[in-house]
Amino acid sequence: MNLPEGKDKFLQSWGALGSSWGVNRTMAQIHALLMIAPQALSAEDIMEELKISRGNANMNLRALIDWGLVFKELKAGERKEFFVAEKDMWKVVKNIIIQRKKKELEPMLKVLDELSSVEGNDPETEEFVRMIKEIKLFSSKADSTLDTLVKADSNWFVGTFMKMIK
Amino acid sequence: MNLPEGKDKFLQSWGALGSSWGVNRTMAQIHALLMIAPQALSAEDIMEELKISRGNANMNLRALIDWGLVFKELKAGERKEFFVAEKDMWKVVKNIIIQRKKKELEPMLKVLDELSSVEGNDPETEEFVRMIKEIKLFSSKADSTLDTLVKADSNWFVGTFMKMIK
DNA sequence: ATGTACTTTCAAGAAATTTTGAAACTATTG
DNA sequence: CAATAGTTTCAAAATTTCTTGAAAGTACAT
Repeated sequence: MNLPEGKDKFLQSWGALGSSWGVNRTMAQIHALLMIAPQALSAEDIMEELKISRGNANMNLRALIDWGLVFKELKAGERKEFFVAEKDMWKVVKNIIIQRKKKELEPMLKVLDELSSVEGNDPETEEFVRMIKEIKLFSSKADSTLDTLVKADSNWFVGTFMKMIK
Repeated sequence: MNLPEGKDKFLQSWGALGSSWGVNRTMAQIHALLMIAPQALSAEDIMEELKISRGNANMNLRALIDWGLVFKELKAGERKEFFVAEKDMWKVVKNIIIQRKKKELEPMLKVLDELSSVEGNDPETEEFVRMIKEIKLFSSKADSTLDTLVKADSNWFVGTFMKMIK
């Protein structure tokens, strides 16, 4: 397989993967493109490679920067901005965990807390509260496990953890 | 808070959570509804509680059954089918991991394998292959970690693992 | 074998999400 | 300060995804 084919296949697959993870196709593709780029790319370069509009490129780049997956790079003497991706896969995943934990898991824990105070002694209420508590317990555990995971470093993840759980 | 309010809030939140995980709102809500139900519900019950059409209920129930998150239950003497959810949170998460691993991670590993055979000695190709290999290495590790996690039992997860990583 | 109770399918419509592109904005240069 | 180079915004258009509902299908009961 040659480079243009391979690149295209990678951009397609990464984009599709994004879709099933609630990340829009273009955002995933911009990220993919920057990950395999040997140097920083300009908005222009990205628009051209992915055949997307300026607005689209700009919005998704901004979102990627928010997630800590892409950084702006200013080149001396150049007026325009360039972009580079975080290329350390462990950091990429860590940032995603941090963001999603904050935006999804934590608010859910808050809701579950409120819900466990529902009152009543009919079977429906009892089952409701029982289940909410089970979900809450599980979620809190997931939450602290993720905290630990995020604090841990890559070596630990790929080394110790793997051996330990074998 | 009373039960109808609490229930509604739970259905809404769980539905919203689903959306950010590539699961459609209705599927997540049916799942939520069944998780908190003290007994099995019929398609009819579900349509009514969630105000959705028969077709929608049917399709999403089928998908939930595929994922192993919901089961059909036949009541003696009743012609219609009833549905119950898997209520053990650990099993719920395990099934989701199994399915997504199969549908997303494994195909991606295959693609990455093909891509690492791209040939060329310009910097672009070199960076491409380097990055693909890094992603592949990381993904394989994630893959086997998930395998182990899935084999492990709930007690292990909530007990040993938590203490160990503290 | 006909009627009845229920489930499944799927094309068309509705809704949600994504993308575009042009105008507004900002910063730099001469 | 006017021109230039670039970035940002956002309403409208395009696309994708989800939902509906009615027709077809299935299977049980009489």
